[in-house]
Amino acid sequence: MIDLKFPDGEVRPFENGVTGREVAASISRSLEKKALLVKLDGALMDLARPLETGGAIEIVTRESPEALDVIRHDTAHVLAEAVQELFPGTQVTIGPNVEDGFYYDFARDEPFSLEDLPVIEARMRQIVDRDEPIAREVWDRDEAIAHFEGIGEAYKAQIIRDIPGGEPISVYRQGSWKDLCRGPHLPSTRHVGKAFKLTKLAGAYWRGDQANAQLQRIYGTAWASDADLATYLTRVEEAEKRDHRRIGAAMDLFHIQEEGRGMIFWHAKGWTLYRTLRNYIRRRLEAEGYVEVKTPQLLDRSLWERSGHWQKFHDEMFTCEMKGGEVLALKPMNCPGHVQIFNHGQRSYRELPIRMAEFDSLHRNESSGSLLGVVRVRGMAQDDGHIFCAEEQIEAESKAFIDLLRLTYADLEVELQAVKLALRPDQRFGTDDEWTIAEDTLERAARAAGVEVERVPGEGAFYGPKLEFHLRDAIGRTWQCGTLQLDYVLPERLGAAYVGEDGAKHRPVMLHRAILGSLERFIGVLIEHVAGAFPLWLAPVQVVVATITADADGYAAAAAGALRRAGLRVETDLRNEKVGYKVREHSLTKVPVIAVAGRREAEEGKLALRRLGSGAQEVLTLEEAVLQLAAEATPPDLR
RNA sequence: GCCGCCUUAGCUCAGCCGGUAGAGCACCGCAUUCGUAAUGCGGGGGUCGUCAGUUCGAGUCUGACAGGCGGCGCCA
Repeated sequence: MIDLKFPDGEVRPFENGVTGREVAASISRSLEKKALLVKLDGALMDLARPLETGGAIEIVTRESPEALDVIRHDTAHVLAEAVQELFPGTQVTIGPNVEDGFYYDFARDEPFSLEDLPVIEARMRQIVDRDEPIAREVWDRDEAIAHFEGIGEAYKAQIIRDIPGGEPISVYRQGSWKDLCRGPHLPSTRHVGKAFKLTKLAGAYWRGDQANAQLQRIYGTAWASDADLATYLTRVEEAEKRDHRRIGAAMDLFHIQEEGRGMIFWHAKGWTLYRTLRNYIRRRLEAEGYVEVKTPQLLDRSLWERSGHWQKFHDEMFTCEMKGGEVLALKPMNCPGHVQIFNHGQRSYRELPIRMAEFDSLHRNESSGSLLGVVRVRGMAQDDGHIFCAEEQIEAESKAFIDLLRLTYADLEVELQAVKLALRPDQRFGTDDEWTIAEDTLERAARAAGVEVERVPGEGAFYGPKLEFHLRDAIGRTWQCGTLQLDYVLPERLGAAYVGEDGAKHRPVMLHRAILGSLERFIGVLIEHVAGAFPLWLAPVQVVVATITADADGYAAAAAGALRRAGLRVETDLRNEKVGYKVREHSLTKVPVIAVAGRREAEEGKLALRRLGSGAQEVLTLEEAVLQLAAEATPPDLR
């Protein structure tokens, strides 16, 4: 006998080997019908699986959040079955869940086309209607390998070979179709339901390695109900509407053209936004004791060799070869340059920490397939900075940085979602001891600043571990922008030193840090976050003074002048158009304030203000409007 | 870089089985001066991504290349 403890606290004895379905049936007929899986001490299991140990039990129904993961995974299995029925000879590989859905990777010589998707979907619905029972079997490893090889499933056989010795090899039977899978699964294909949709096709490498064969990936989304699916699909549409490339064009912020792939042409409005953001972060840094410097764009190859960048990144560096054979490289980052400034002359421990900032442009020859709007580019600038400090200053400096980052994100109305600690990568400089110290120090510093960190193996930079700051945007997507990297290696390689209290030479530690990261990228993220509707202080055009009739032209121009003298970015719209037309146009380009000047306002010296997103009007005297808007448009750090 | 898809006016897109290009918006002009998300009429604008090929004839079919999009990989 085993004891099962139910969520309401009741403990009841059951026969050893009782199944989840029988447990559900013992409670009620309706629960038996609704049951999809059981959870025993937190582990999900098939309903038909005999329970051999007691513990806390829970019957999982379609409404439980855990059920959704299994529904998605089973939808992937139904997809695989449908594909193998429709396209004999296609091999299955893996089909895991991803956010909002799943994918399945197939090996097939002929590519799938978009037109295949509805056909596959139709077959999937048939498989759901067939209500094929899904049953778990445990196979002998060698037999399993032989079976899958026998039916031409080389990838599956490979997966089985790589399963650690002690683990059981479970094969799920779905009607007459079989797939290797850890499970758990739903009782039958009917429970998958029909709230799914195949969404896109893509190439993907076997095991994510470029050296391996390329497989064909089919992506899909699946939900517990049609309503959830519909909600998801509208969310996707919403995200498309926020696309910074679309909004950037509509607002006349920037463009990119063939001759400069990954290089941004910032138009006047976009550059205003860029400068406003940069000025803001510049003030924040100055207030924290940073000094700003400017280092050369082109530097000799030998410096990059000494720093180590040449060895690891020269394929991604833009270089120019001079007549005498001299090779110069366009800087992909500022750190070696900053070390040169640090090294110029004798440094004393009294000067530390030195916080050095730079906003100069950087160039990286990113692979063509990775370029994306202003979010992934070849030419950009960062709110870059390097803190040269003594080892005992690391923790305080790190904490101060994290505090500043939080303040900045609060000002920009973005939410810090997670902090990850990227640990030593395979290809790296420095000793293991140095790495251990660096990783632990960074983690301790983060804790001191009161943030939880999640350790991510292998993701660090070649010279040191990094803290990555991930932010969450208005529609729930996350982006990595800020970073703090601890580096013992570059100061060593580039010979940085200071004279300590003891009169001896010491190695400084370098903290590489950025709050916004690439300004280009951050602006792209910000555009999508606010859907183009920037807070007043950031908006490239803050106010449009729009007339109703030509009688008010003179007054409108004077009013605009008064607003401009108060520091606001103002345009006038004196065109021979109806106000409704003007309101519509400026609303579509996300101008935060439309100040209407009709005959009435002109006579009374007033403005009728209309805020983006609201139809309400607020009539103020010109003086009041100037004061109020100027106050509102003050950047958050100056308020 | 790799896989798939796409490329027609400034933008969004139509163009059937090959017969030599069309809409809406935008732009320009004229009229209208009209109070909060599109005033009316008229006009200009395209060597259909590029280069080859098939054909009497190519926006339409084939190939290569370029660029874009979606993924994968990469991201100091």
